[in-house]
Amino acid sequence: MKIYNQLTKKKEVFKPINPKNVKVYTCGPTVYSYAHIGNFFSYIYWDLLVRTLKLNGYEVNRVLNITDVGHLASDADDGEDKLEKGAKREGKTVYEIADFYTQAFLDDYRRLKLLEPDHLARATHFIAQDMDLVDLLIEKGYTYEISDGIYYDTSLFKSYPDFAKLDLENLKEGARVAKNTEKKNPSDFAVWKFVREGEDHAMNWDFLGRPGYPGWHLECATIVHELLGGTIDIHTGGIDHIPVHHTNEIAEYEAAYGVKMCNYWTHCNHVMIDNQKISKSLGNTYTLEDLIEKCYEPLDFKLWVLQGHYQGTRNFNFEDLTAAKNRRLSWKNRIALTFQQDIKSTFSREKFLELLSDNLGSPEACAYIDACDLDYGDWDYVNQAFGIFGENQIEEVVDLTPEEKGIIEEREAARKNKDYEASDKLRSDLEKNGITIKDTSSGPIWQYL
RNA sequence: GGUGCUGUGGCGGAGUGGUUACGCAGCGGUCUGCAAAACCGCGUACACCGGUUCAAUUCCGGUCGGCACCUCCA
Repeated sequence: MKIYNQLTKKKEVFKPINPKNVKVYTCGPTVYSYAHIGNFFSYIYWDLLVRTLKLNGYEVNRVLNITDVGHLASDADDGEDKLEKGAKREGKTVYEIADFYTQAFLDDYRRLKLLEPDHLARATHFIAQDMDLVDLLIEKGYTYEISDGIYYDTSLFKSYPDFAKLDLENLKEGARVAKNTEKKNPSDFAVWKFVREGEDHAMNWDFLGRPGYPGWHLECATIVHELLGGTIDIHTGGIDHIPVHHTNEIAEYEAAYGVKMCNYWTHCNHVMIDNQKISKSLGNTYTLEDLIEKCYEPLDFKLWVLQGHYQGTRNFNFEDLTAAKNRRLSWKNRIALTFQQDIKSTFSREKFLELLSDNLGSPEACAYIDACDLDYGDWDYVNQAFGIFGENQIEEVVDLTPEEKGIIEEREAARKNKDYEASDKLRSDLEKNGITIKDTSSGPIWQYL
C-alpha cells in the first residue's frame, strides 16, 4: 500500500509499526453548528483509507476526536470563542450546543455509512490530561507566560518550519489579524489560555491558580498520547491543517513526550461549490439534509466524492451530483441483475484493491468496476471498500419478494395473451415499490427506478 | 510577499512518450405491443510558446490563467 506523506512530501510505501495494530488518528469536527458537505468530504476519504487498510489485512485502531471545547475564534489567540458564539446565538449553554451538534454530526456520519471509529474522543473528557501536557511543556522549558496565557516558544523547536515548509521570516502576521505584541515570535501559539477579567467564557477550568481553558492544538496531542500512545502510523486531516494545527501539534507532542508523533501525515484537498470556497458568509454551504431535500441520497454524495482523488481540488455542483446518482443507480441495477442472470465475473478483487491501495486511487477503481462484469460476491467486496450500498454488507439491493416475483409472472402471462392493458397495469403497480420491468429478448428483468 | 495545488472533449474526471480510461449528458442504429434496458457505432480533448525526440497531451524550460493556505475551517 502506498500513501502520500506530508512529512517527506512524497508518495511512500506504507510500513506500519505493527500490522496487527495500525494506529490512525483523524482530526474531527468542531461542534458548534451543522457539518457541511465539505466537512464530510474528508471523512469519506478517511473512511476509504481505513477500509483499504482492513482489506489489506491490517487491524486498525482508530481515533476520531470531537472538538467540544470552546476554542478561540482565531489562531491569533484572541477573538470570540465559536462555541460561546453558538450558545449566544441559540440561547443555550455551551454544553447543550456541543451535545446537540455532536449528535447531529454522528447522525450524518452514520447516514454516509462511515465506519465507526474505535474511539470517539471528546476533548472535554481530556482536560486533566491537557493540564499534564502543559505542565510537561513548562517543565521542559518550552513555554513562557504572558498576560493572556501560556505560550509555546516555537524558536526552541528547531524543526518547526519543516512540516509545512513555513517561511517564518515572511509570515505576514498582522495582515489580517491584530498583532500580539507580547509574543516572542510571530509563530508562537497559546497552549493554555486564561479567562480574563470581564471575559465571558463559560467553559473554563481552574489551573495554575486561575480559570482558563486549553489552546486549540492541545487536545489532539493529548488524545493521541492517551488513546494510541508513542508514535502512531497515520494522522489525517484537511489541507488547511498543515501550516498551523498539525505543525503545532507536532511541536507540542514531540517536545513533551520526546518521540516522533506520527510516521505518515496525509491531507485531503478542499471542495468548492460553484467554483467558490465553502463559507458561511457566502451562504453557499450545503448540509447532508439539504441534499436529501433535493432528492439525493447521502450515498450518492459519497460516490460523487469517491469519483475524484482526495488530493485534488473538487468543485461541487448538482449536475455532477446527478451524474454520480445515476451511476450509483446503474450499479444497483447491475447488482439486481446478479439475482436474475448468471454473471460470469471478469473482475479481479486483487486488481481492484491494488488500484485503491495506490494512494487511494478511488477514481481508477470506479472506472475498473465499469470495465468488468461483477458477480454478487464482487459487489460485496466493492461495498466493503466503498460502503455505498450499506455499511459492511449490501443492504440496499435484495432479491424481490415472492409476491413481487408473482406480479412479474402474471404480467408476462398477460403479455403472452396480448392483454397489454392488464400487463401495463401490473407493471405500474410494481413501480409503486420502486421496481420496474424491462422486456428483453431473453425475458423480463426487474430494475430499480 | 511566502507555501502548496492546479489548467484534459458539453459537464466531471483518470492516465499515458506512439495504439487517446471511465461516468453523466448527446446523437445514430439493432431490438421492441408500449416503454425502458441491453448491445453496437459516433463525437476526434489534453492552456500558450519554445526545446528534447523518429514521435509529446505525456519529459524539460518559459509564459499566462485558476485555486487554496499563511485567522477558525475538512
